[in-house]
Amino acid sequence: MRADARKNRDHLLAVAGGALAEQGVEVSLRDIARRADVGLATLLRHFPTREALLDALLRTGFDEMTAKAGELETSASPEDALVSWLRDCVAWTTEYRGATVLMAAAIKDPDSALHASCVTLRAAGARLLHRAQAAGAAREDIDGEDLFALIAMLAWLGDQPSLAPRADRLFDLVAGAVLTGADGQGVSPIVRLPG
Amino acid sequence: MRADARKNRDHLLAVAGGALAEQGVEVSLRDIARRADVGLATLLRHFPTREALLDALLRTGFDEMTAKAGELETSASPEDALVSWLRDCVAWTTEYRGATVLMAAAIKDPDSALHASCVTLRAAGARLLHRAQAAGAAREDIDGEDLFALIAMLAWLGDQPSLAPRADRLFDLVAGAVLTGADGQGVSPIVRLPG
DNA sequence: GAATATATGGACCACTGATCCGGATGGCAA
DNA sequence: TTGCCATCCGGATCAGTGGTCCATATATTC
Repeated sequence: MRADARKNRDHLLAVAGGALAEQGVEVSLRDIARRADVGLATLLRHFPTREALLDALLRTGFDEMTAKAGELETSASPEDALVSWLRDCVAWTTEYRGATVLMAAAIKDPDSALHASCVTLRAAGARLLHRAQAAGAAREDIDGEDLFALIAMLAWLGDQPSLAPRADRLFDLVAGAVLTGADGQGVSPIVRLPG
Repeated sequence: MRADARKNRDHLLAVAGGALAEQGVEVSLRDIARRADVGLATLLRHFPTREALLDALLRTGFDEMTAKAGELETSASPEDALVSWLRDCVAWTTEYRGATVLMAAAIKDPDSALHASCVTLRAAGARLLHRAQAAGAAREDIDGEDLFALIAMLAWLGDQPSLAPRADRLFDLVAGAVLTGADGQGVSPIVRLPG
């Protein structure tokens, strides 16, 4: 890549990061280009789709979350590791308003720029979950996909201004339902409730 | 209202309902107008904003859900009533792809066309929750706002094609966490989990 | 310094929601 | 039935969006 192109790319990423933080994931691409003193075409050449731009912006966070899962696998109890990672994951996703729905869409679309990152993240979570299950700390009847859905759901909650105040408490409610309790006595399986 | 205006309005509602069901809440208004053989301006005069159109479309469902809550208050056990209503509520909301986020936004925005309907719905849910709590069937440490958030969260899950397959099971997981269990033995309060 | 490969951004496209206003039409009063 | 007026309609238009094209400008290489 030519030097001027590299400079433009980096500058665009910086500007886009700021714009994303303050306006959410639906920020106008033209706006980002304007703020970076660059033509829209230039932005779109470096990042052909909004997803590609987001992928570049979120990649660091994705890697951090995946790495964190790896660390926790040895540095904390299975239960603490799982809960701590879940909390961090939800908090991180919530930082980028609207990113949750893109991630949810990306994980089943192999063509999405975010696909690989999402799959990796889900796998990292699944490992923590399996470890907790093996230790009897988490219920047996959920898997990595369930966990990913729960994370997405809770992150979405934090995205909605009217619901966000409840997000922390409801995280604890849901996380508590995933764990089997400190005494390891187990929980009843998910039952098909009446109605 | 003049007869031709009424006819156009009704026709628009019918067409919009179909379009909404198959394309989700972000369907192009121009498209709806075209399919109804009507100018875009006509659609926008009858329904000045997308929200106003949705309000007209969802109003029936809102009323049904509110009415259903009233019926269940006397026709079913507190626990069954709550769970059954929750399930119906989530299922109904999921029918309109994307409506969840609009409802979440509307409940804290008094100017929204959907505001009143959302508040009424939340109140109906709160009554069912309080009844279940009084009967010892539901945990005491959540309120109507929590319940509304949970409904929105679960309905959103059903909206996401990649997560929808898990929505039913996770509904049971979450609903199970709200209930105290068939034996009425109570559940531990929501605890601030480590991490 | 010249030649070449590459990056750039303004002009353009189709689309979106929204507004305006001249003209068509329904409904009522004579 | 006729005639009038308030009401309603929808094409034209506007600013905005993401996306594409290509003549131009610039970095890099020889």
